[in-house]
Amino acid sequence: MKSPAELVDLFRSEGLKATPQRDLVFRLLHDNHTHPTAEAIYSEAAATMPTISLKTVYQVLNDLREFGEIQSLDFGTGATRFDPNTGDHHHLVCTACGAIFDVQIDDSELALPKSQRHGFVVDDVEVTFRGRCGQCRKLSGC
Amino acid sequence: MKSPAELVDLFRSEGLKATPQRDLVFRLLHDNHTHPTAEAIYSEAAATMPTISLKTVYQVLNDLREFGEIQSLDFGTGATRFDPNTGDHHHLVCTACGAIFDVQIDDSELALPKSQRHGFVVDDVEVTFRGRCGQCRKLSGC
DNA sequence: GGTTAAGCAACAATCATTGTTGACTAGCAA
DNA sequence: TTGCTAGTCAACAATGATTGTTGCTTAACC
Repeated sequence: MKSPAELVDLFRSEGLKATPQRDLVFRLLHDNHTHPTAEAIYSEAAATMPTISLKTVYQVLNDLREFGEIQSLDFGTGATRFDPNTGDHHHLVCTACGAIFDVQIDDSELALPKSQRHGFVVDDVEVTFRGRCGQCRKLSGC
Repeated sequence: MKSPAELVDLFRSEGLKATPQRDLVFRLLHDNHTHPTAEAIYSEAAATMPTISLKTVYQVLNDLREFGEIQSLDFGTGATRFDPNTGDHHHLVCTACGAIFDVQIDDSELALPKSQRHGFVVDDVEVTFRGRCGQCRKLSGC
């Protein structure tokens, strides 16, 4: 994801305005590795700008996604997660608490053999590792 | 997934009753490779048993999942998909129409290096290939 | 500074899924 | 068969994430 300042320029160049709400969401996402939900961003935002609405947060997130500055992820944990890391990486998900970590793996061998492509043009591969994090294992005693 | 007859026995042995609704859902799932949603199962079921409710279909699907007879999948396409194939396989998803195919790939090289495990015990790896199926490419002309 | 497209918050709506309830039924025992 | 009882089911309402609508307000360009 670009820096908050660059995002302001990007939005302006796309004919969108630089509002304090947008800028706040930009700053909350920058260097954020927690894979937050829209609700989580909203809570943080509301702490410094009590009048911001959840709807506005969703709008900004959707705009950023359309510009390719963030990606949205669905791990079946209820809510969509947003990730400012748009580089080539995969994810490790805790099935107990929902915590998510980025992981780098060598996916160069991960091509789908032509015999299994069912006529598709494949343009993306996602690898999701699922397990239980140290904290959750400790809590449940296994 | 076991055969409908075996599932009737399984449910009985778990203290659950063999009802016509359950049996119908068992039969609709057997050998079903379409990765249907709960709604899709419900539509098919209602065609032969108009009084069945969507809630009941959800209940049967959740029971089957708890017994490990089916797995539920979330590809971020809105609704949960159900898959009677519980063997080791992965998925190919059309980003346009949502069609899903099973694929077999060699995932023996797909271990997460210890340095990236973040204290997790990893017990599952999911690989999702995304692309556009032949039909959707034809429709959109690319 | 005036104009105007765009943003924003408040509210209502939607969709997938789950909780609640009370009538009904399968399965067992006599 | 008949009666008993735990468990099932359909109808209805509720939930939680997300999106649509509206009308006041404001940023950006002139």
